Amino acid sequence: MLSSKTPDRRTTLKVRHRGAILAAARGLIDERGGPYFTVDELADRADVSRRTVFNHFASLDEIVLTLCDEALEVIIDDFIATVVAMPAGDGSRSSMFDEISHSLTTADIPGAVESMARILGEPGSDASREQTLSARAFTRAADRLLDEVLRRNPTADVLDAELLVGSLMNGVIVVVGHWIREVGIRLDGTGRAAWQGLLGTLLSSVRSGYMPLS
Amino acid sequence: MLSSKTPDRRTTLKVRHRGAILAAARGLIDERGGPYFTVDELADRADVSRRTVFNHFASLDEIVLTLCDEALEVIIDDFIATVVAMPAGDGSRSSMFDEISHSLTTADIPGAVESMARILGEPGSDASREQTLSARAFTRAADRLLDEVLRRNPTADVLDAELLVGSLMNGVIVVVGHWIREVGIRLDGTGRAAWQGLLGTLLSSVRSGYMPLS
DNA sequence: TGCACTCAGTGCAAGGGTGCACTTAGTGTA
DNA sequence: TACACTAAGTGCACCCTTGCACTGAGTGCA
Repeated sequence: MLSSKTPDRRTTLKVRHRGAILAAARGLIDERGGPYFTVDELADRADVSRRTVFNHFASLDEIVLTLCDEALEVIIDDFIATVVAMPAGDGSRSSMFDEISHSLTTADIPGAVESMARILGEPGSDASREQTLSARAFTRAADRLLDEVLRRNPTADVLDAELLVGSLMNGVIVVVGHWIREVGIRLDGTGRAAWQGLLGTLLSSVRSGYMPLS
Repeated sequence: MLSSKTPDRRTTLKVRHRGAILAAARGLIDERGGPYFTVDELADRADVSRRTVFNHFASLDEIVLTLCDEALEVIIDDFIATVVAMPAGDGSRSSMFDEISHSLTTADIPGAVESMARILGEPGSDASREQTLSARAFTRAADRLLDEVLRRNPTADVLDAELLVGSLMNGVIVVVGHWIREVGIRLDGTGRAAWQGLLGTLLSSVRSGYMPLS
């Protein structure tokens, strides 16, 4: 079990260098409107060698994905915050649905999507890289949400939870696409109202298969 | 032969860490009035491990001496600046004497001594450590001055140069002692006048053995 | 005077950063 | 279409930092 002792300097430096690489990537992305930089530029900015970049991350895409993870962390954080304030569910499918849907409603998903859009930059001519990264980021967020749901509902059927989270997050990806095409990425009242409408549609659609047994 | 290419990151980091240790020592000395800190405190301040401190310096005393070296560097720098502006000597003893004495006269030795005093701190009850470090620092400065004198006068007799530099620098140590006892370490007009008087006495005293042959 | 403690300094092994030569993929141009 | 170039990513060896257990010196106290 992890002790609470101060990590040693090796661990501290490792975390620091990894953090410096992420901060450097964020900075370059902010300056350039997207991940338009080389490994050499990133390494320079982070004040590490280019080999070190690959010691910490498997690829440049992995770095971009990690930044997207951070953008989508709001969904996980909101779930955690939400369920803390709710009575414990009974592990049933409908109970889990209620927890997750409440969280998806209160989480600032439009804000997260806007952050991700800034990270990924203007889609290229065929946008395949951006779409691939975006999908992977949502998938990772879904995995982390699933972990939290199962932690919260240890008696739940794992397959049930996996299917539920999968269908909800896949639905989120779909309605995000609709939302962007319908109103663009707008964080004002109009944009948020449109988002809530689309999300409502998603949740109603998925809920119908999740009514409490009676 | 050394190329002019940019040093690699290994070299850069090594120099940076060594510099951080020296800067940390300077900071702690400034705050505490002398070298009154532990290796752990120095390492913390420099943001390196205590082992790393000893990778760069043989001992704490070595760090203090390096700071003293920097304080006394003014003597070497002044010699280099002085001889650049003077016609080349003929490598004779009197010519070397003129170069060195001119430099000792123009160099801010009182300032250097004051810096060293700040580095070494208030002498302890028997002051042996401070005196030892001070003497070692002057000795190292003499060695560096000798190197410059020989570089400047490649045809000079090495023993002659060594004896000359040795007697002058040993003389400087002696008159610094007198100066401190007579007026204290004062950088005002009175202190500087006293210093110039003592230095003049030293140079006249040593010069008598160095008249140009005629 | 003996003991316990602190601190400087050390040897050696482990970990992480770095250098460098390399392969591969993508791109632009003649 | 072939070639040259750039850039991402890789394997491996080297270097420097770090961890840690240790010794020895100095100090304070019972």
